[in-house]
Amino acid sequence: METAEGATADLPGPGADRGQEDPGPGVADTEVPGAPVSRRRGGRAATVSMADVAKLAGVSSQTVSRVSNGHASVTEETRRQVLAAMKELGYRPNSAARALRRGEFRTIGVITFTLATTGNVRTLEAIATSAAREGYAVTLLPVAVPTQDEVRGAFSRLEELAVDAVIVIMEVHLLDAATVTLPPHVQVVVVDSDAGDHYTVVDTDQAGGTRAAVRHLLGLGHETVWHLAGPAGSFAAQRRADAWRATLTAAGRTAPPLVRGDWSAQSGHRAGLDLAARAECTAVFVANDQMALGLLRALHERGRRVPEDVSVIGFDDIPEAGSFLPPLTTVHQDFAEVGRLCVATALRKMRQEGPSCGTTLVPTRLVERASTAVRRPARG
Amino acid sequence: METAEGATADLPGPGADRGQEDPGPGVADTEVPGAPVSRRRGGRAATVSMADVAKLAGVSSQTVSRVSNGHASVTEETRRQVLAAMKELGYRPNSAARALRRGEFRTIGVITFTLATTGNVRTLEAIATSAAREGYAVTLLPVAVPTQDEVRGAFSRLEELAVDAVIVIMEVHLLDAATVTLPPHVQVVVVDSDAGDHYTVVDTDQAGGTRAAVRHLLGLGHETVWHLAGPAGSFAAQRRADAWRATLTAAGRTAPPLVRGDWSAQSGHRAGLDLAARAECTAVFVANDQMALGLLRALHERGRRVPEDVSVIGFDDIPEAGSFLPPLTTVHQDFAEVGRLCVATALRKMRQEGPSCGTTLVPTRLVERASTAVRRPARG
DNA sequence: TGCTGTTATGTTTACGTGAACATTTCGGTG
DNA sequence: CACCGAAATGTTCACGTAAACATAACAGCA
Repeated sequence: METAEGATADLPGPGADRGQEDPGPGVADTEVPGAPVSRRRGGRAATVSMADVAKLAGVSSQTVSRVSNGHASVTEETRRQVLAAMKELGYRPNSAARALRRGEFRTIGVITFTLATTGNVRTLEAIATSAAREGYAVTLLPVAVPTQDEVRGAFSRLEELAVDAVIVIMEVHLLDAATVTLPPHVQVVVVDSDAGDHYTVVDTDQAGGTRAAVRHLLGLGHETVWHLAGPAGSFAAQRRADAWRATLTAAGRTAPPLVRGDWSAQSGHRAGLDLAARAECTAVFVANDQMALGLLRALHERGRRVPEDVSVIGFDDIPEAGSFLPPLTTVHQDFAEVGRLCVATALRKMRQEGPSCGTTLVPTRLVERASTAVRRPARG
Repeated sequence: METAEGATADLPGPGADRGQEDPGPGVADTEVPGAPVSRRRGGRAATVSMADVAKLAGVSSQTVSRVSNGHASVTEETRRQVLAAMKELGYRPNSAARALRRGEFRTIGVITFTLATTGNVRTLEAIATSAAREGYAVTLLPVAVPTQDEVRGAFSRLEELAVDAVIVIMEVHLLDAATVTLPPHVQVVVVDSDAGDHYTVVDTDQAGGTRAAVRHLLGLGHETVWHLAGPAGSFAAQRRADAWRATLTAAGRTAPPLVRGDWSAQSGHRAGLDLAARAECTAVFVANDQMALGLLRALHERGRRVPEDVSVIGFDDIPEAGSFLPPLTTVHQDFAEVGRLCVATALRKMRQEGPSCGTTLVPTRLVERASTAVRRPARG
């Protein structure tokens, strides 16, 4: 299994790449068409530079640069020759030199606390996809513990990092207070925050989603709606709780005491055991789907049927939500759109086009499944 | 909400960073201590280079470089002066120039298909954390659709990318066949693959985990164990299915027909409806927890009680597994360790120390919860 | 034919860093 | 006191790219 042989880790299929035209400028294959399979030197492979390509193509390196960047005013003939030379030598632009020369890295940094919550992950994925489409790379900056020290650490790592913009997926109050400084001209976009007056913020319309959920439950005849909230530190949790209370108040109902979890299914289960004991609780709006999962189990364990005895609505619409027992009615978040907007906003800010602060909200959608029902007349 | 004012997006707290010594060399604050708050020029901010620091400190830029890199043979006195100058000017090493000069990027690329499966996400998170600890950044390369074209696309994007090594979290057969070429001297480490003879592979001990699960069920008195497998394209799924069959055979049992899902809870639900109809099915080993979730719901819907009528074991031990109905017995994967090993292996390969191929397996652990029980005598 | 304007290409240079080599300084020694 | 060697610091240069500034080639036109 362990061969001591010093072969490089190149991919197989050395000669199989004929006939496939490279899509963009500056992209070419590594393999020298006719060369034998092993041709790597002992140490690190030599880097092919524009000068090498220029020499082979019989042009100046500036012309190679022009071809590589798709500039106009290069004869079709010349361009062909240069591309051929690139391919033959396996030329690959050196991004470090490019970044040095251009003064930009074409990279976006993403600072995120945990990847344990679906929302963060989905947003990250969407950011990565959008960024790739725009020709930007995404660098991940994990923060192990959401303390200010850790956040400050991430930002100081960031200082040495090659990024043009930063997207922060995190409660920003950790950021506000942290005495962090950013490299000049690095732009920031923030998700999950109410810091719209200081930063550019992109977020799901927490309030709108919450209103839809609460109103739906009231519309089903429930006297009031209980709320299982997320942790106190989260702005998203805060916003959902505020909107829940405001919606009830606006409808002339009394808000029952707020129950708090920490986003985890376990905390949902604990809260559920508590709520199951209260016969007056017939409708619960849970701040995320994972807690709703735990809540459903607790209600089941205590013999409270969903949706006959208790209606439950979650938030997020994670892929598994439709497979819960029963399938969960929940507020769908469009994470893909959030990610897309983050990238678009960051790029706009880099081009000095967008405003330096302000909030963009992404609408939600209530997905009705089987965990909500019309309220039955009082039990027993 | 949208202010047109052209202020920069700098972080607040301009003067609050006094008295905090910078931890390493080359790190300094942005703010000029006595300067007023607004001092950014219209366009992009001027970059402070080593030469600027050198001039202020009254030394050569080479000395600044030495201080920045912690080299010896710099007087304590000189070092102090340089550090002070760095701080005053807000010097920040230019990573592009560094990369160009040093020939390495201190960056690891991670190619991954989807972030929808817990395993990939957890592995990615561990990779990012380990890499950060080693002073490496992580660049994310999402592949939208796992087709060879897409994979090839990711690799060609990679060609322009500033990475020293690549970790692939994906079934590698897509990679083997794709006629991709890598930049020279970029190292590859692969997760979820059986390509150990071509690549360096780090993976969970799928076979070991499966054996433990199947034997546990047999030990509970079940005649045989059914298997709900992952999609045909996945090596992990393949390995689990193979080990399931082998373990049954070794125990002298007959393997029932294999049922296939696609990792999703929905597919687990579909398969569960099917299995629920077969009275002889009393034990199911499910290839991941998400499908197990769907399966549990299907069994419940069809009145088959878990674990009284049917025992179920999952694979992964996702955080929610303990909150399933009933809490799921499952095979725990140590994703953190997988990620750590990926980074360690990649770095070792970059230093030409490790072998060029071979497989490293990370052991699993069976977590017993409430979805398995001793087999009851035949029903009815 | 000579002039002008446009287009294709070449030459020079700087981006910020850090290795290699050169120089200075200084305490110690014959 | 001349000299040596080590330590501290300075100078030169190249990394690969691309902007800025030449220059050459050539078509259109008076």
